[in-house]
Amino acid sequence: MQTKIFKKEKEFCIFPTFPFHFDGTFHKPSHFPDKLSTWESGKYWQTIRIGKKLFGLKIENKGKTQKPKIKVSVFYNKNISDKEIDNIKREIIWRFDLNADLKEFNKLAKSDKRFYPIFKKWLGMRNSGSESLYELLIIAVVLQNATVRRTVQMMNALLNNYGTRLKYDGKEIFAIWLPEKLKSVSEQNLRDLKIGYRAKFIKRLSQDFTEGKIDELELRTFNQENIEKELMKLYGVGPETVRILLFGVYHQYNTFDHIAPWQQKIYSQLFYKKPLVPANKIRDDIKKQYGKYSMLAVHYIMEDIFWRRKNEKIEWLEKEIRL
DNA sequence: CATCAGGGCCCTG
DNA sequence: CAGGGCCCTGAT
Repeated sequence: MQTKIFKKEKEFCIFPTFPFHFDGTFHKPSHFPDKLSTWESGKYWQTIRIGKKLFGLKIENKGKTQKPKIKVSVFYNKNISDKEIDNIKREIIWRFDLNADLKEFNKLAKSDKRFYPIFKKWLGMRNSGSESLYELLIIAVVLQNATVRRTVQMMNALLNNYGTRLKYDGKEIFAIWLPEKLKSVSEQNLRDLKIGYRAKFIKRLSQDFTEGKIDELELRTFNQENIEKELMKLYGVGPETVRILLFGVYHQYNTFDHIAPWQQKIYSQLFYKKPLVPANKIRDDIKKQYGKYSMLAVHYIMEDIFWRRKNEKIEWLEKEIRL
């Protein structure tokens, strides 16, 4: 593993659309624990790549719900250009959906008698995806057919071997490797990290990205159907991985068509207080109520329960998480 | 000790 | 379009 230390620093500010919820946007307690970011209330750290260059980010809350403002500190090694600063700013705005217009969604939330308290509590939260397309793809692949513990194991093994450890601002944050780094790595090398059949996926996906067979930025200009079509072409990408990518990387709020078994159990409890409701029923009910904001609405409710889990013990949830 | 399903997807028939 | 196989692990 490579270690880098960045000491130089440049700052700028971003003014998200209002209302805005900083902690809800920059910390997602439902995600498995990884070494790719750190959060404390009002502060957030992660690395970012612009082209092939790596930077360290520190993002701080400097505003209020109705008057949002965030301060970004960029840590770098030798130099940084104005263009790179611009790109970092653009990328942060995109990844954390800071320009989102959620007026319509908030209106819908207000008419929801049952869950309005939750929507109100997280008013202004965004469905952020802190990673690039390639990076989230890697994460989605290690999520496949695995429990949380195993996912963490696989991710750490990969990071320890091919990732970069970046030290800045008193933190140690990891960065996922560039796809081309795996060029000289054989499928067997990857298998030795106990990632199983996923080795083949990661090898082939990395090759496709290296060869430029898919363009993350270009896909941002496509409509949902076409983004989905392009993503489905990727080896190892099926309905669940596509859903993760459409929602996480491309901020499509209505991606509630595929429900994995573990999600089905949690949704059953959240929406029906029952152990297991048929996935089709859940899907139809949610889509009927929240329409084009189906996945976003569920995201709010899902994150809320995982935030609650930090302070209180929720028996049925502990059972379903299965470390 | 053995067996099995899991925070999916590919491939075959 | 259904179903078997895939890697590894912890649970049973």
